[in-house]
Amino acid sequence: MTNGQRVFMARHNYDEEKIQKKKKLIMETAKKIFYEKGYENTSMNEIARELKMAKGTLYLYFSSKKDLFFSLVYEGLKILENIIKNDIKLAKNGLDKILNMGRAYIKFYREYPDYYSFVIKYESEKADLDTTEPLVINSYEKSEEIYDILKLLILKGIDDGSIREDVDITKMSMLLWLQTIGVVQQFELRKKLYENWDEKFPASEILDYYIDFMRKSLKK
Amino acid sequence: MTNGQRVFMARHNYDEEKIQKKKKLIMETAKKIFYEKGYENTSMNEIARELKMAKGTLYLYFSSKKDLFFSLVYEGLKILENIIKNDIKLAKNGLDKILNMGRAYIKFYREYPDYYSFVIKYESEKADLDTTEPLVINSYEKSEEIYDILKLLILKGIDDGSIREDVDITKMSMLLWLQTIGVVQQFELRKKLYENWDEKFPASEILDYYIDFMRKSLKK
Amino acid sequence: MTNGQRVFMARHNYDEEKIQKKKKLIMETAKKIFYEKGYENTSMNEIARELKMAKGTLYLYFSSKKDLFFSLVYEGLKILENIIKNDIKLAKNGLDKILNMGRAYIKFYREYPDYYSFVIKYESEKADLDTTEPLVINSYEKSEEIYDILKLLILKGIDDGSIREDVDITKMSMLLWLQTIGVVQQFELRKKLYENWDEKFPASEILDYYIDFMRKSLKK
Amino acid sequence: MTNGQRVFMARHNYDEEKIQKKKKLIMETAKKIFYEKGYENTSMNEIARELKMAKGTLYLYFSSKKDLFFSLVYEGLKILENIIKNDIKLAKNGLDKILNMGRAYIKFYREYPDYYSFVIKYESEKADLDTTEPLVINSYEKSEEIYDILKLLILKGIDDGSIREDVDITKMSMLLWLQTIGVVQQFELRKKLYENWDEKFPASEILDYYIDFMRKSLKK
DNA sequence: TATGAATGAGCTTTCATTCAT
DNA sequence: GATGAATGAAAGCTCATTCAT
Repeated sequence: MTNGQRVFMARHNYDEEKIQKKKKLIMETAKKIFYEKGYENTSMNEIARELKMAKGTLYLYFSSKKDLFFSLVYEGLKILENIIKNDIKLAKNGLDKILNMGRAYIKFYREYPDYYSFVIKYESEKADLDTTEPLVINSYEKSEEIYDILKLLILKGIDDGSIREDVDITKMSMLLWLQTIGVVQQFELRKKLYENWDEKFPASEILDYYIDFMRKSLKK
Repeated sequence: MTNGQRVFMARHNYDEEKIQKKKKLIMETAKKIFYEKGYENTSMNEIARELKMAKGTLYLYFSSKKDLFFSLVYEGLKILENIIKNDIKLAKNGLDKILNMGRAYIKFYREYPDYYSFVIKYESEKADLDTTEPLVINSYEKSEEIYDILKLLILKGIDDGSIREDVDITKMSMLLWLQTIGVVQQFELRKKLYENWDEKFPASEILDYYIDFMRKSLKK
Repeated sequence: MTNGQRVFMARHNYDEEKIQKKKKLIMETAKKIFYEKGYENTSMNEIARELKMAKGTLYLYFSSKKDLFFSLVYEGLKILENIIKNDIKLAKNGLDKILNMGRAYIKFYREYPDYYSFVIKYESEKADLDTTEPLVINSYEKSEEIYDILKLLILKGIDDGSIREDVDITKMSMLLWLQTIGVVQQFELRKKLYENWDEKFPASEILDYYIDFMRKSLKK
Repeated sequence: MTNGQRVFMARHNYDEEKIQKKKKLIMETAKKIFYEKGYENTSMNEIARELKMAKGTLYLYFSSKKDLFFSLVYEGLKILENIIKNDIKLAKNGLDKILNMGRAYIKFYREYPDYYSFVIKYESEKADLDTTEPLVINSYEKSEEIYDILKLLILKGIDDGSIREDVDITKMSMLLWLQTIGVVQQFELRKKLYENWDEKFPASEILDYYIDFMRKSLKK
């Protein structure tokens, strides 16, 4: 490797870093506004204004409003993935690992409500999306991965005696994930309603109760 | 009653009928387009064009695009309510009644996918809505009613020995409904994905498996 | 004259009367709404609704919204004319007759604020109007008549010694009318403003002060 | 100050100037069309078409149709203010200063008929306007100022012997302004009418005659 | 790299008037 | 004479994206 090349690479990396930094900066602000006002009610103008940047600049870093939003979705998916992978490790047997997956999803919802809302929004409209877009494909793959993990964990649970044997592994792996996401999503939608009915009722305990219910339902 | 009065009333009823018929006609077409393209992507122009009517005519029957959509939501809610109330009756003990509620919701989703999508859309955005609007209030009351029914059914199930005793009635009544709606919603979102993974896999069995899983989890 | 003709005429008159009665009824309601909400903000729909009539019925009696409004303007002009003609008679000499004309206009403004507002609205937009419309022409003639009356009254006043001699009769006759209408119109526009500045100030005295000022300016 | 800062400021000023230039350009065209067709009958579409601009561009410079129109009103008010303040100075005694105020208003009407029409339109509808809007408030203050000036000038006129002593200062100050605006407004409305009656009659002399009449009425 | 002015299709809603019944 | 359903042009305004500088 010549000196020239090294310098070039260094410079390249330096620029790349700068670009990534700026993208981060934009995403940080976009995250705030998208979360506060929703995707449709957020204009590129507003994001640019908040950043004290020109509108055109946003388009240097993101090819479209969609692209900017998808980047946030992707970041959210990565965070979720990390939480899940980490929390699975913390448990020993198959049942606890599965329950930890559920807990991880709830944790994601509670600690990153903004990213959570983006992921949900994205999933809700993914059906209309062009499946040739890279981000879409990528997310599809991630989904599939989750089912494979769940399948393995159920098998492991049956094997180590923590999960009862009469479950249809394919169906259960799909159901568990569907159900967890669904429960959290519906909870988010209705929690205010519940609190209005009975102010003292700790609505948020529902999610913990869900995990507990799963445990009882799955254990041998 | 004089003849004159009878004639007047008959005429009144006839006109009212005609209006209702036309409203139905508009709603039928709107239903189709809203379902195909979604609320935001459907313009009043397009609905009018499809009906071969003038745009202004729509506003004779519905005060706004929202009003037209809400009418469909409301119709959907009524259909759902009927299915649920009817299917509860078909079962004897508490557990079966609860499971039938779940089955009823799934039936609604399968048989009226258009109305189902409107109800879901509406529920997703209800939080942002003006709670003084009559439809909103009405729907809130319906939701609350469902939880009361579920509570009673759980009690009944414990009483008649079909449901195990260690459930927190308040939490469980909320969780069951949350979970059912959530599972169906997530299933709808992901079913195409699943079918892509394994074309022979009968994705729709997941929902029946969900009911079966509930049965095993709740029974004594 | 045959019996048949008499019957026919009677019948005709009877119908004509009924028509006029209905026109009056419509105008009464239209007057109320036009005054409350202004011409532009009043829809034919609203007038019909208030009357519990069909929209189309309005068009049986008035050819257009404009026509309905013009009828009210015309009625207002007739009322104004009567007040003026009557009040002129009440005074003896030329000066007092002229001042009574001014007082009559102010009286019209105070006692018929609704008709006053229609006349003003009409005068303000008459410039844009089609001069072939009968009502427009008719009103023009009325205006011209007023100037002729004023000219005669000034001459009379000079003759009977109540008005000073150094006035240009043509110009003064125009100015007096212009000025009276203008003062009242501007007073109506600004009275609320004045009252805000000084709550105790009796703004309405301005109009009487105007008459008094004219008297001093014109008298010999 | 560093070079960098200077360049930055220069650039900033340059941009600001360009924006102001474009606003002027838009206002110039809007002025023409608003004057020709009136506020209500002018559409943003038409203004844009005349400017060979996209409709959206107008909204870059003015937040609404109202805003665009108000900018013209404001400009008119400033012109009027300047003319009045300047013309008062040109006279020596109180009476002449007051007459010059009247002459100034007439000059404004004659030389800026477009701005004059906007100011009148604005004053006519100000009553319905939201008094929290800055332009509204500003104009209210201007009105009050005029009355204070008139009061002082009347006092001065009495003091320097140019105005007779038997005037009610408060009422006269209000009346004079009311009357002047009213006379001009009514003249504008009726001048065509007058000219139709007698083609040789120099209608425009009426306004000068009005000033002359005021002089005679007020002088000692 | 950064700018931000310009675009223009698109939206919902209103309402005077007509006309078949 | 009375109805009121139907019309359809017209309005103000928004906003993702482009592109000359």
